[in-house]
Amino acid sequence: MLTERQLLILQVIIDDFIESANPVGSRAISKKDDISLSAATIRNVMADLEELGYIEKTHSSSGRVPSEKGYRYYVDNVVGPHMENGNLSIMRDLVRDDFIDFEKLVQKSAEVLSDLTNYTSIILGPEIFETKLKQLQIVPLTDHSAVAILVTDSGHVEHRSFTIPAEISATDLEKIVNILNDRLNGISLARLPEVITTEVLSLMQMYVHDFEKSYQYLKSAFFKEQPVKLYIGGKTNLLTQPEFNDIKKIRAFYQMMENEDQVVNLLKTPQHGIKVTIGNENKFEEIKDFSLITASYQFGNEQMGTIALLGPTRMEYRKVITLLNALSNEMTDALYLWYKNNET
Amino acid sequence: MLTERQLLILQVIIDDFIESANPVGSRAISKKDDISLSAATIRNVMADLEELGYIEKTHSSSGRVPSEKGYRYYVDNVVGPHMENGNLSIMRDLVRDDFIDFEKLVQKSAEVLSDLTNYTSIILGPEIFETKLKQLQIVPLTDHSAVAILVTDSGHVEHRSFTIPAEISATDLEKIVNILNDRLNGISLARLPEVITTEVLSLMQMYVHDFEKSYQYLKSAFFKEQPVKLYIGGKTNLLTQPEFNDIKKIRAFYQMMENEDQVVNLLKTPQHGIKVTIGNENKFEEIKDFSLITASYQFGNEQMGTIALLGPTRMEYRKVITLLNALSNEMTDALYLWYKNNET
DNA sequence: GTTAGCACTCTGGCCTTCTGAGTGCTAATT
DNA sequence: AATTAGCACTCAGAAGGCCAGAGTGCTAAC
Repeated sequence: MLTERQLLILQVIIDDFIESANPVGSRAISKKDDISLSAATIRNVMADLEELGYIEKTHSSSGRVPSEKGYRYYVDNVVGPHMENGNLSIMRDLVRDDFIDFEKLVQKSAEVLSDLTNYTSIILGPEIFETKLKQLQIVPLTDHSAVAILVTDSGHVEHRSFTIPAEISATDLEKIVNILNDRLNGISLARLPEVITTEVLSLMQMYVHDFEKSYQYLKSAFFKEQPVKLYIGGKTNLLTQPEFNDIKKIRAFYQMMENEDQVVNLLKTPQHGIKVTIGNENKFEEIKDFSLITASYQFGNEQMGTIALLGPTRMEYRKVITLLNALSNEMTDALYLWYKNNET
Repeated sequence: MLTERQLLILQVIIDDFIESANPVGSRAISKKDDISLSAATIRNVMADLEELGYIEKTHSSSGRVPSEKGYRYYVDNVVGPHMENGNLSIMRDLVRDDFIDFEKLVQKSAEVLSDLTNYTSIILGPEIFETKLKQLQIVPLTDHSAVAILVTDSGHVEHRSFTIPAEISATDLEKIVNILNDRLNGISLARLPEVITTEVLSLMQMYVHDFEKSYQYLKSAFFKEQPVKLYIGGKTNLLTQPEFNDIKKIRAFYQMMENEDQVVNLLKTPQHGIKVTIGNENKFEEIKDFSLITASYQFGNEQMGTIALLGPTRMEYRKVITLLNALSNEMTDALYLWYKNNET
């Protein structure tokens, strides 16, 4: 447990370093308004803090820099407990204004977030499997090709082009669509394959010629793995950070960000609420000197998606955490309202 | 006009520099297999070439580097006339395999192209205004919101969510959709607004209550400016180029690439076929030491889209030009076939 | 016309020096 | 006993000097 004085000095060091990116020395600290101690005294405190592992030197006669342990302490004990709801209004306006199209909202949020913070924002879109089928449509283009369209109750639209095998006639296709629409309305996307196999298959068998073939085609058209929606905003923001001056780092970072699977993997967390991952706490080597703050937004009790900000370990934790918290709350609220409206 | 010897030396310099990125000296040239002249002779030729403006020194006692004029000459007189159709098979397989979904094809092409060349590829998707409306659909989600879906004969799907104003009833909405589908089928997207105003408006007036309001809403839902589809592949490839060692350059470049409008603007060219833009020939300051090779692909006589590769001025022009040429031909062919099939 | 030879130039790597910021410790002060 | 002033010491990074190497231009010989 830190003494009050130690905590004060630690805070000052972290705040100063977050702002300036330079190691902070005893003299500079003693000059701050809320410090009335001499540099020498502060040196003693700093020696203690270093021994405890909260700060470090970059070389034997340099000023101090917060260690990861230091940031962790700061996040857990300083910013965590005193979370204000600042910036709520911006987020609220954003979410309320644009809610009709969920995907666009998510995308725009990513942009706003990265503009506001100057870090890189990553948003994992809603898992559409949790939403329900509203309508299914097949539009023939030519004799042998068509596009299948699937609309969910959240206003999401998926489409796939596919070839119609010669064995399936236009009337058969129409019948199939009718059957599907009749039976599948309101079924969650996750359950679609199951329901098709148990209920629809037998129906098709009765009405449709060569149903087996049709079934195969439908399946391949709709039940391929759904791509995860991933939005990244302000990828270039990090370039302005002073710690990003090494070309090798830049390369490693961008190479990693190009790999969608890896980014998704990074964000996926079972945890609700805000989660802060500092430096080496991160999964991947490439971002071992970054910090990642994730917040999830919900749809009922199901987790739906994740919002995250990625920046240097020297990150404005207070600001970022407040912001993400506000946005995730707003999004959860908006989703709840939407859901309710949909029920009626 | 260059003498044969001068041309030979120029070629060697350019080829060597493209490969090594280092200024090339007389001694190195004289050692090449296809050169049987001494370094001193070559120095004389080089002095001539420099006087003519085709090569430059980086400092008074350095080797020579091609100037932009040099690259231009090389492209126009060396690679242009002797274009082989190499790599055709890769491109053909790519295009043929995947043609069903045009957008995915374009996206994948961008990837393949950047992988194959290690430069950044940019593809401007097909201008969907040239294609024709196949079907229009409105799917109501709740009492006051719906999603409008528009399918073109090329299999492209656009969708927009919108709010239904209280004044418009469900039956009216249905009527409107019926009218629209009836009248608009086969009309090119570009002509939609016009046809709606001249033909459909009067019909709506007859059948639909409060048609004016409905009309406004439809218009806003469908005839907003269509976003241009832009695919960029291998953004990080350029990081591996040695000329990209200056952080400022990197920043300027990425900042520019984030601005979609600017990128689109860069690619838009009235010209058919292959176009090479070297260094300062480019529109924007940010890429004044890059080269851009663009190729357009067609749909009938209408230009549809553009494929481009962006790399350092020290670019493998021969390879890139051959590749782009092949791909653009394949895409034009594929589009032609598709179009024909659609007619029948 | 071509080539060998030589003096000259410039870059980039390496070493040294020097300054300024910052520390740790000791002794004096409150 | 806690705080502070004073001082010697350390280290990074900037500035300058010093080469070696690659390359050139020019002259004179082939």
